[in-house]
Amino acid sequence: MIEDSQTQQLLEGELLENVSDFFKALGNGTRLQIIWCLSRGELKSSELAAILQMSPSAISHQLTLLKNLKIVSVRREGKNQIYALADKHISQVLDSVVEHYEED
Amino acid sequence: MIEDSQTQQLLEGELLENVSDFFKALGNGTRLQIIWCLSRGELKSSELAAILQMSPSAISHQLTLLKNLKIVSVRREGKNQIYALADKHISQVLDSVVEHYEED
DNA sequence: AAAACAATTGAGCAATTGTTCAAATATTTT
DNA sequence: AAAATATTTGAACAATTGCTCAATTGTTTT
Repeated sequence: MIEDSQTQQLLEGELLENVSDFFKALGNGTRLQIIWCLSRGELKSSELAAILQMSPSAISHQLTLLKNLKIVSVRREGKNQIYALADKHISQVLDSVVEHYEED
Repeated sequence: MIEDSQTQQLLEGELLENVSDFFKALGNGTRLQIIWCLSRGELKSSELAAILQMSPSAISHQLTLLKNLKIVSVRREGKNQIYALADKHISQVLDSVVEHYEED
């Protein structure tokens, strides 16, 4: 099977999509703050809304998006939905970028 | 000066903006491919257009954006503009995310 | 200095995104 | 079982994004 010459130097198909979705998730102030907060421990949906001072609905929409990308996981505890980062790699990457820009 | 209680758990001001701009830059297929290519070595604007199979104009717009964010640097060589990653931290972060999703 | 080549610029436009608002669902409390 | 609490859902809409197209700028070649 012959591949065109570009193919080897580009990110392909599913890998491209996974990687760009990952960065897209972190490339928005609201979602970045959500992930930043969750990297310090799990939180209820309402706690995130309070910390970010945004409506529960806005936060919930973003959490749904992050859940679909498997960046966060949820579990229910009574009336509350408790969110956590799905995987420690996420906060490693975030920390390394934050540190890079923190140089003061 | 009294800070409100949220402040410590959130990313603030310029740091928030720098970090989310960084991730935003990588959170788009075209820019991600550009950065991926440049992580393997510097390239002319026209070479990037050829590799990505996109118009020189589209590529140039994205390069300008990346240049403004100081993610790439440019130098002129005759008729050509030669682009490179501004800093090796960028490809370190990208590589670590690509590796994470490459598990096959 | 005219033509050719490499790349950028800005306006315009369709697609995508991020929020709000009202309504719905799920769980617990009374 | 009704009310209260926690959260989600979907439609709507403004704002932002990413591209195209035509025109422009900068550099080299003839």
